[in-house]
Amino acid sequence: MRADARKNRDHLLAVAGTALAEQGVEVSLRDIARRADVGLATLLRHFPTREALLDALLRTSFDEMTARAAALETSDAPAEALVSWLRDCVTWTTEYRGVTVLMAAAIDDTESALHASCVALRAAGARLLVRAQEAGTARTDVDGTDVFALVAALAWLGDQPALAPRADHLFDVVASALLTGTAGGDA
Amino acid sequence: MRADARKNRDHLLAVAGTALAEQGVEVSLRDIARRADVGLATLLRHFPTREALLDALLRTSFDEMTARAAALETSDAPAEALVSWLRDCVTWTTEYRGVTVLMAAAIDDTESALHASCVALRAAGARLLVRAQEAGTARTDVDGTDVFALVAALAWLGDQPALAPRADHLFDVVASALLTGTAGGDA
DNA sequence: TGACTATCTGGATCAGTGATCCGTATATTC
DNA sequence: GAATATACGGATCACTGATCCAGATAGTCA
Repeated sequence: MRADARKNRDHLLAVAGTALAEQGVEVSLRDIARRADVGLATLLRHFPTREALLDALLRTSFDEMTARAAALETSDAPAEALVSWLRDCVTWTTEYRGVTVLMAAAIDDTESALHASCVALRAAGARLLVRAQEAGTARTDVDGTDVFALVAALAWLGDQPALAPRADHLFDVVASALLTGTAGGDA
Repeated sequence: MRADARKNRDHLLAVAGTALAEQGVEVSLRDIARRADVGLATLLRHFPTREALLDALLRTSFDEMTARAAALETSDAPAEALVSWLRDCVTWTTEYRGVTVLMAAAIDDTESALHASCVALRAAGARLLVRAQEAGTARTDVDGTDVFALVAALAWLGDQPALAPRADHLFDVVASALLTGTAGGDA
């Protein structure tokens, strides 16, 4: 890649990161290009779709979440490991308003730039789930996709201003449903 | 209202209903106007915002859900009544792809045309919840807004093609968390 | 050092969105 | 039948992302 191209690409990523944090995933691409002092065409050549841009921005973050799950696989408290990781996932997505919708779409769309990362994330969660199930501390009628869906739904809640204040509490409610031995009881 | 205006309004509503069912809540307003053989300005005069149009389309449906809750308030199995009604709510929203997002936004936005309907729906659910709590069959650390949020999240799942197949099952999982005495156990 | 070429750039343009303006057409009233 | 209040919709605006292509430039080779 030519040096000027590389420089533009890096600068675009930096600006896009700021814009994403400020305005969420639906931020105008033209705005990003403007703020980076670059033509819209240049932004779109480096990142042909919004998802490609997000993939470049979030790839590291995705990998980190997956790695964190791997590290927890050896925990001797698999249920706690699972719940803790799931909570981290929900918290993580709140930093990127709106990304949940794209993830939900990407998990089944092999064309999406985010597909591979999403599948890896689901697999990582599934492994934690299986360990908890084998320990008898997680219900056995759910699988990795179910857990992915629940996390996505809770993350979506966090994106809705009116419902976000309840997201943490509702995470606990849902988590209690995933685990066995904690009953569906009160606080 | 002038007779021709009334006719246009009714016709627009009919066309919009079809378009909504076909393409979801993000359907192009220009498309609706075209299919109704009417100018875009005419559609927008009758329904100044997309939400106003949806309100006109869904008002009856909203009222029906609220009424159904009221009817269930005298049930002698409050927990079953609550869960049954919540399931109906989720099923209902799946008919209008995307409406969940607008409802989540409208619940806290007094300017929204959908606000009143959403608040009524939440209140109706809250009454069913309280009855189940008083009977000792629902956990007491959740309130009407929590339940509204959970229903919204589950309805959102039903809108995501990749996750929709799990929506029914996950409803059961979440419902089990709301109730006491059913433990968080397996199927 | 200078020229050549492959690469990169961004203004201009296109089709799409919802919003708004305002001259024209028409239903209603007297 | 004439007057008027009302409704209509084409035209336009600002915005979105996508695409094209003439011009600018970085890297290379003589």
